[in-house]
Amino acid sequence: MALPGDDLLDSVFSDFLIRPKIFKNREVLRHDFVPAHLPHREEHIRHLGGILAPALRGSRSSNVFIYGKPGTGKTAVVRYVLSRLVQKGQDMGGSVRGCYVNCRVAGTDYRVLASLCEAVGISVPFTGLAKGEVFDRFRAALDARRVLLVGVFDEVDALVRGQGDAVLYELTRINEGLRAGKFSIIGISNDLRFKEFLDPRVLSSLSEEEVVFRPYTAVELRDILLERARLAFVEGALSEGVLNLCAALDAAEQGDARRALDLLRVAAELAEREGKPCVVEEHVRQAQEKIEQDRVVEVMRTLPLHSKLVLFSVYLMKKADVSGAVTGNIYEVYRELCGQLAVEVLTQRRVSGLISELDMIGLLTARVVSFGRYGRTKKVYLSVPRGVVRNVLAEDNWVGRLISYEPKCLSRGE
DNA sequence: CGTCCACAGGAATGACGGGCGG
DNA sequence: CCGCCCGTCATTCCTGTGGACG
Repeated sequence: MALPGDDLLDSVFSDFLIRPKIFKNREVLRHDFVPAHLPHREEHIRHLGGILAPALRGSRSSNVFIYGKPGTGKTAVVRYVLSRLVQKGQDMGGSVRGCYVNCRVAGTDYRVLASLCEAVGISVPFTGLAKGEVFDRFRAALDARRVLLVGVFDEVDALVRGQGDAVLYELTRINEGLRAGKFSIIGISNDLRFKEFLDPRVLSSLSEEEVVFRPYTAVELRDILLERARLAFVEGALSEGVLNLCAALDAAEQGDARRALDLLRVAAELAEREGKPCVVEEHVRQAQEKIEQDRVVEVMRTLPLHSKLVLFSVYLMKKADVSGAVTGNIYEVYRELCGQLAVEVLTQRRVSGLISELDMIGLLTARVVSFGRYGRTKKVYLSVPRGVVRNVLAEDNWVGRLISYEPKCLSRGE
């Protein structure tokens, strides 16, 4: 039985289907996709393979520390080598296993340990157990099941910053208490200065081997994009200059392959939506804007109430667009907003912290300035267009009510 | 020069909701 | 169900500080 909606959707679907096809396989542009071939990283792959190979003979492989800026292929290389290692191990009937943990995503010691437990086949609750307990279970299972585990700690700097290096230290020493199982660590960090934060003992055992990944050059990026584009797009969907532009725009920033791939994918999606048969340079430029915009909107939507209120306070201080708002004034406005909404007021210390957080995620720009005799504070600017802030905050159940509010503390003189 | 403003931002501590094992 | 530990967010208390003013 035909509902009215059916015709509607039918036309949407069929419109889509008769449009020129751009993508052959869009999966290969996602950044968790690990390609079968990683251009310009053959050396690193061979090297890492050599380091891990002893695991196939039942020996513990050396711990490795890998440095490099984001999007330089660290994660891809490690995942690639690890999966091949595990595969080979299975073929040979051994029990080599790998465990990939992104420490920033995991966030805490506990969840990292939980991931390791999962990798050796035991399950632990999301939370509730003492860390030591989880650690013991992990060690016991590792030994009992005679597993050779390679643990990859991606963005390990985030873990140490948040939690300290105690767990890392324990993990580097875990082999001392093992008879049958073996554990080795691959640490990955974006931050080259990270070493300085580490306990020297942890550092020395963790970096038995060290590998540094250099950023890709524009030429290398182009090769990478070309390789993926062959898999991702139908013949002729890319105009000549598009790849070069993506590579060049990105290389100008950081040489981050992940972002270059995103750029290409989004540009292609824009072209597809417009019903164009191929991607042109204009799409790439639009994509650049769209990526930034989407990121900002998403971050803003998921902000906790008080962070939104702080952001909103800065938004309401219109004249601050040029001269910058100051912590004390922001706090005044913020308090007034809390009053209007009848929500509890956080302390200035906390609000100061929230401002810094908003600065870190790029919604505000804050820098400390000194007015000498008149104190020292942070000058704060919106780093997002006012319209975007307005639109997103207006959606909020609480903040939205005050979207056109005029704070009293702003109208009575300076 | 020293003073002293208006905060920055570190450290310790606490309240709270969730989840254990016994 | 209890006592305990967890992570998160917030408060309290604190010491530190760039530079205009006197």
